[in-house]
Amino acid sequence: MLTDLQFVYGSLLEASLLQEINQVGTYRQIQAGTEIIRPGEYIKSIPLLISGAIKVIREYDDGEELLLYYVEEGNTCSMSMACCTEQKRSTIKAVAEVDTLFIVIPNQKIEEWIGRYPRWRSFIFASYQNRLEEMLSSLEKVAFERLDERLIEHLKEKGRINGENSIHQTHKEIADELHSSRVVISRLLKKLENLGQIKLHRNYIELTDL
Amino acid sequence: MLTDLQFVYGSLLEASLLQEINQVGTYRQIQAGTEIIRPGEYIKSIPLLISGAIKVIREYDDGEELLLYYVEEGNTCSMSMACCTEQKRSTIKAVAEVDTLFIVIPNQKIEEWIGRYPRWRSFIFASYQNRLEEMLSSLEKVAFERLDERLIEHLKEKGRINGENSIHQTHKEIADELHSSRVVISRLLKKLENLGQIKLHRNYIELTDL
DNA sequence: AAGATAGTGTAACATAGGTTACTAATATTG
DNA sequence: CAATATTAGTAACCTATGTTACACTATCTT
Repeated sequence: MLTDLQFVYGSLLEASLLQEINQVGTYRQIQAGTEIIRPGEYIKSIPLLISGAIKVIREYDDGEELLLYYVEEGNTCSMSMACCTEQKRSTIKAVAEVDTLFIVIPNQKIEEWIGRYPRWRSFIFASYQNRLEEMLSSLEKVAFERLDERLIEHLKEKGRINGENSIHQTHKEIADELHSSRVVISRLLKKLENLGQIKLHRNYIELTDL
Repeated sequence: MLTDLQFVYGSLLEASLLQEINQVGTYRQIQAGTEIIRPGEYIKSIPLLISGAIKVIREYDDGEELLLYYVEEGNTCSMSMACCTEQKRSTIKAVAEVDTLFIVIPNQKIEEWIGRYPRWRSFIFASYQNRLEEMLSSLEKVAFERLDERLIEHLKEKGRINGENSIHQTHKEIADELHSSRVVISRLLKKLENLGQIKLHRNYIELTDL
């Protein structure tokens, strides 16, 4: 664990802090698709990502959902931090997008370290700022971009995170993440296929020229 | 200034910190409509709101804009904090929505106090969390609500912030904040008037039954 | 007062995207 | 293997919202 920590967080955090993380943190290795946080749960820890990616989404009663952001290597999730420090129930769902490795930090340490380690403090602040910026970027996408553009970005982003040039999702699943409907997504995907940018298959999509 | 500080922040922050704020802070009183921050500027301080409200919006080259959130009494603007600590140029515009009173804190104090005053630390964190939640709520509105619902909320919110049951904005200005077009807003407003919920006048709108 | 400008009302039309309904292909299960 | 469920393709239609164009009025300027 320490080696991983040093590799990913060595340039970011104090060496002595890494030691301490090594002592109090728990290593967790989870498979793609595993739910890490469900809405309504109390969150008592935050994750430090070593590798992989966690997808953070909002879910609603009517089954609707909204993709908020991805947490990747070298980052943590400030939404869960918010919940931690305020002892509130989670309003979000977090799912491993790919096989993911992270270290869990119990919440009483978070505050303690902020007082003791300047670099931890900067890290936590930077993380809040990153989230704010990502939320802003999501907001702009939803507000200004048309669905076809958002779809293309979705495909690229999924491909990037999965490190492949294909997407293993059904049209229905894509529609849910972009909170659109299956028929509309099928229609737009077919258009992209006709333009030669992708190739459609059952359960997966090849990105041939995106 | 100290009296105001104690009144608004007395229950939130340490008494000794209030003293210190009183020494290093600058009192600023500005009129409704004044621009406080323009995109591209460097931000070297953060505001602590005493009274009034500051509207924070994003502006784009094509003249489009997007309302992000309001900063009100007892709050600060974490977007500017983000800019402060990272020495980046502002990507947002801040305008006084009504006559506003606030205290300006120079940025080197922000970090210093985080180390020294636990309650300041909590305040700063809470403020980040508030912004995240407000951004989330904006995102949900843009993503899920129809324009007529968003328009009604806009009218109510403006009315609340201005402490009146009328809105002093032209249809064009409303359209810009909701990034819609004047014609569409006029149409929807007329519908609301026909429902007896508002009364339209030149340059202002009465909220009769909203 | 004449003209210019800004704010509003309204009609006609365009389009992105949502909805419903049906078909066909593929996968899963008993 | 038959039956069923999942996934995808496509057509027809609807609606919210955007666009263009023009008329009318209130306000400001000179």
